[in-house]
Amino acid sequence: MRKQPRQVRSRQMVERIVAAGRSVLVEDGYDAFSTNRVAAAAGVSPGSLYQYFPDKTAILEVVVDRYSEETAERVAAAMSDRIGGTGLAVVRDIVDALLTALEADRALLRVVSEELPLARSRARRDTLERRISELAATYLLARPEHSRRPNAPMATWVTVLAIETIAIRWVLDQPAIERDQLIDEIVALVGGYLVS
Amino acid sequence: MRKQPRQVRSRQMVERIVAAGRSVLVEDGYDAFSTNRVAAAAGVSPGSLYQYFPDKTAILEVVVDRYSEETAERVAAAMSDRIGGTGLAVVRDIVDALLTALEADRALLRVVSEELPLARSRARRDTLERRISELAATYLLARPEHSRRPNAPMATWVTVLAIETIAIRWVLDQPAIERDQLIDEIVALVGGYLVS
DNA sequence: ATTGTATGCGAGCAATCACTCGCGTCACAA
DNA sequence: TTGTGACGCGAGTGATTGCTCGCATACAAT
Repeated sequence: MRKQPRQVRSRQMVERIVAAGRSVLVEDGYDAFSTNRVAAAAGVSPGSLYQYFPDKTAILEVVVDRYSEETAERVAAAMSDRIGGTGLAVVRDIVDALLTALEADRALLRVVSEELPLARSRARRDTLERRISELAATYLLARPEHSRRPNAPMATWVTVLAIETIAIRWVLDQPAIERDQLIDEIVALVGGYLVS
Repeated sequence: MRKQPRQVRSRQMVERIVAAGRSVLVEDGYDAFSTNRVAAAAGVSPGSLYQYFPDKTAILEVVVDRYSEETAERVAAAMSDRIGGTGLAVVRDIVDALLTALEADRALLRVVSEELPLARSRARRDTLERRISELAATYLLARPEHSRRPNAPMATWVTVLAIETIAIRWVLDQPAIERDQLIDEIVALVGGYLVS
C-alpha cells in the first residue's frame, strides 16, 4: 500500500477497486486483468488506483489473499472443531468442509489455481495449503496410534497434497462422480494409508 | 502451421525456432517468451518466424507438445513393459519410471506446470495425464482381483491424479524426502487403497 | 541462362500496457 | 469562513508487444 486511505470516501474506493479486480478476474480471466480495465470496472481513474496500490500485482495480491484466507478459514474451522475426534469420521468431515469451501467460488478457484502466475510465486504460495498442513500435522502428530507410517511429516505432506489436489480437480473438472462417492474414495485412500 | 517448409534450409530454421522457444522458456520463463525474443534467440528475423507459425502460441504448442509427448512416451513404455506383472511391484516400477521421466527436464517441467497458461486450456491439457490414465485403466480393469474398489473409473482417476501430483511436486519442490522413501510412500498410498 | 517460387530479412505499425503528473475538488479543522 | 492536505481525475508517456510488408536473395525447373 502506497498510502493509507483516511477518509470514508477513499476507503470505499479501495473497496470498489478490490471488488472490481475480483470481478474482472472472474469474468474476464487473468489476461484481461489490466490496471486500466480494473479501474474502469471500479468506476475509478487509473491515477486514483495508484494512490493506494503501488502496482498491478498489489491489487491481485489483495484479491487472492482474501480468497485464500477466507477458504483456509473455513477449512481450518472444520478441522479445529474436529480436533478431538477419532478415526476416519474426522477425515470425512474435513474433506466435506474442504469441498464445501472450494465450491463456494468455483470461478475464482479456477482463475487462482489455473491462470495466476502469482499463485506459483513460491513465496506467498498457498496460505491455504500451509495452514491445512499445519493443522493436519497437529492432528496426525497428536494421534500417532492412528498412523502406521514411520515418517509423520512425509505422511502429512503426501496426504494433504493428495486430498487437496483431488478436491480441487473434482470441483473444477466436475467429472461424473457423485460428491458422496468422492468423499468415500478419499477417505478410503487416506484411510488405507494412515490408519491401521 | 502457415506454410510447409520445403527446402532443407527452412526446415532447419523451423527447428532452430522451436529449440530457441524451448530455451527461452527454460532460461527466461514464460513472461519473456515474446516473438521477437524467440526470433532473436534463434538467430532469425521476426518476419521469418511468421512464415511457418501462424502466431506466438503455435510455437509454444510445438514446444509443449514435444515435451509432453516425450515424457508420456517414457512412462507409457514403463507401463507397457509391466502390463503383465502383478501386485505392487508394478506400481513401484511405474512410479519410478514417472519420477525418472519428470526429473529429465526439471526446468521445463516447472515452466510447463507452473507458468504456462496454455497448460490449463482444458482442450489439449495433459497428453501425459490422459495417456497414463488410459494405461492405468487398462491395468486396473484387467486385474479386478487387485482392487476392492467398486467403481473402477473413479479409482483410476483418483489414483492417477494423486500419483501424478505427488510426483510432480516432489520433483519441483524437492522437499527433504529421499527418492526411495517417496516411492515407498506412494506405493503404500495406492496399495492401501487399491489392493486387498 | 532464365524464370518462377521458396525463403529470409528487418524496419516499422498499430495496439496495449503499466504507470505518472498537473490540476481541480472535496472534507475537515481552526 | 478559510486554509490545508487528502482525494480524485484522465490525458498522456515511454516502453513493449505481436505481427506485417516490401524487398532482396537463394534455389529449382526448364
